[in-house]
Amino acid sequence: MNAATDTRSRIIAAAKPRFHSRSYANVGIQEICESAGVQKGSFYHFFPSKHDLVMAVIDEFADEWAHGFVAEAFDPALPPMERIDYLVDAAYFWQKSIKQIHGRMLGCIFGNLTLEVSTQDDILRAKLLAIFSRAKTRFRETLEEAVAAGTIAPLDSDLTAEAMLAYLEGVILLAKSQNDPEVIYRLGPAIKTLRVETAV
Amino acid sequence: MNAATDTRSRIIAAAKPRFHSRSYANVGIQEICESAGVQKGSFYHFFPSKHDLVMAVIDEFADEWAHGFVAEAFDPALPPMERIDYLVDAAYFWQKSIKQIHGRMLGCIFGNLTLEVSTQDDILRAKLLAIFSRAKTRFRETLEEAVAAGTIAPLDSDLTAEAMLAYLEGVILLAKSQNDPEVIYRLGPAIKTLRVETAV
DNA sequence: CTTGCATTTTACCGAACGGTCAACTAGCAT
DNA sequence: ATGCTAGTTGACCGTTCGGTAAAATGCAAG
Repeated sequence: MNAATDTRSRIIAAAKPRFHSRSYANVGIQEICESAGVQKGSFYHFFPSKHDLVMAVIDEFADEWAHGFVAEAFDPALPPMERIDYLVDAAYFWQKSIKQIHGRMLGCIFGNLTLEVSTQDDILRAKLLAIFSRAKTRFRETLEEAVAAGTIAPLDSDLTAEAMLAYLEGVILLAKSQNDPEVIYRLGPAIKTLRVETAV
Repeated sequence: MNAATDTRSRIIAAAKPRFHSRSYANVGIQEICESAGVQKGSFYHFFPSKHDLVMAVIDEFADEWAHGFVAEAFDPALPPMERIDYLVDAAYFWQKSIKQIHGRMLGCIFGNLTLEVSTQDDILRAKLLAIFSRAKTRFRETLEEAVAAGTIAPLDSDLTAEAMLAYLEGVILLAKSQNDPEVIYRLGPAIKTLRVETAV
């Protein structure tokens, strides 16, 4: 880890929790720089603009998830439908631990940013959409496997996957509005009752 | 409508579409004043702070919904489960017409604001929560009526109502991420497949 | 030893931010 | 007519915003 990459990653590390716990517009470059112990000129050496910083932050969050809870949840060794339970549980425990540390439920950074910036920045919207799209694929593959195994009745796996993702985001939104991760615990399991029939 | 209330409502009228289409932090008092043809000093005569303005804006949106689509959808003359269809349809058509006019899907102002500000302003969060809470009650009463009529099997009406609200918000979020109201059309109807069993 | 490049520092830009204030105006009740 | 008050005006506050530019520094290859 040379000095350059260290500075860059210190900036990202300072920005991550701030964008997550507040909002894109509410966090300034100056604050990030102070927290990272970096001068503003240095910041703009690594990031052409605030927009580019948040892109990098999104990438880091996405990687973190993809290699953490998501990889655990969508473990092929697990029975398909249990993977979905696992993912919902992971969301619950993650939000719960954040609340214990931070005092507040912060919700899903992708959902947060989507609602805040997607009318103002199509590049950001596309990036967030791609993340949702990948998540949907994981759900779809899981559902297809479950159908193939006879665990669940045939359904429109693509639409049902999208519905499940929507539900998960909605549950996290409601939980955030109550500042209470237990909402995820109560409502989460109903995700498996969602179903879109295959068109005839 | 005397001059005073006219100024006040012009401010709110200018603020509404801006908070809806962008975000709380991204819309400034100055811009609102210019658009409303009002001086800043006048603004602060009616609203002690930006926070108070957005509270009033939320109230207006809530009233608009309560007396518009929501009143139509939860019409006691309609069979219970059709009311839920109606509400989802209303959300779809509303977002669609916004997109036709504005070029973008703006989503649900309550969901948008919840994710943006609820970690930073507990009063705003409480207000938004109260709106969600009222919506949930409408869903719950509808479900209870459907159960009483034998239209659907018994279930935990409170939790299922909350799940349906979460799903609706999630669907609108995903639709916004795709800037495409058709997502609501495709995913919306699956709301009726959601169900939380009553605890034994 | 020098050249060249990546990085960092520092000072600065104009614009916008939310909010304040004192003076002024208009309408209405006494 | 006078006094009170709600409303309005426009100038102003300090701060922060995202972003820039130039000079200084460190370091490695030729």
